[in-house]
Amino acid sequence: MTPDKTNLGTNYVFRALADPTRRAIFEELARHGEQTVHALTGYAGVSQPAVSKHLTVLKRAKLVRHRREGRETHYRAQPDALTPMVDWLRHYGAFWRDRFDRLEVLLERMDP
Amino acid sequence: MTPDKTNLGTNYVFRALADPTRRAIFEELARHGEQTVHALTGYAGVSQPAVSKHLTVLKRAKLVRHRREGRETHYRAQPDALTPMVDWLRHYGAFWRDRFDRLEVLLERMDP
DNA sequence: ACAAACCATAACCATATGGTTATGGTTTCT
DNA sequence: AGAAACCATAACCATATGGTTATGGTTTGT
Repeated sequence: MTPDKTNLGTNYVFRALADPTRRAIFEELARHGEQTVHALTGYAGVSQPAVSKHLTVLKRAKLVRHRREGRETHYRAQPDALTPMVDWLRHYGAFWRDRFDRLEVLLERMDP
Repeated sequence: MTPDKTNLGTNYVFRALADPTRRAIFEELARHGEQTVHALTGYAGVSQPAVSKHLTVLKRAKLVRHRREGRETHYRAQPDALTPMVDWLRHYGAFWRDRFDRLEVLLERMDP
């Protein structure tokens, strides 16, 4: 009846990627690899604290990991955290379901 | 340098699906087909005006279409509007890119 | 004709969100 | 040692967001 809204992990991923600045930060990390907060601040066009807060949200969704090195913190994308979103698309995007299903089968055949 | 946040279509889709109630409504429509606002209200667990507003947001993202029939409005999912999200995943989900690319190639071969 | 059902919009409210500047803690550089 | 760089958190602010109740316009049922 009333829908189940208790899937926090999935919710965190969708919410994290709903903001364009956060998406841009994730894209930058996915494309150009590990970056410091300082470097990301230069890229993102907002203040350093804003970037830090965005990174916290991405961290909560496990979309980024961080590594402290001296005074700087290096962040990198963790793209496998997108799995919940991919799964959601597979289940509810009827248009894509066939393609996904066929992908599953084909990949099974290719790597045993 | 500073990221491009002007891709409104993509942004609408991500924002629309960021809310769990909205996702639930879309899921319900995708699974069980066309529904009236009244039926969706019974399902969603929030008031009828709340459902109407959610449907407006989903409409803006082109994730649903509506059809007036007398005093009731029937909504149905428009899953191909998920394309921007699928494309985004293909580009920036490095973990998934290989699989998507292979899918493209394989589908090319299968239906000419 | 009247009442009821269906839906959208208005008006309103509390909280979440995304941004800022200020501050303080480490770490590095001179 | 002292200054500067890097980052996270605090404090604050304006707006967006998601919900509610109230209302009004159509359409349907009696």
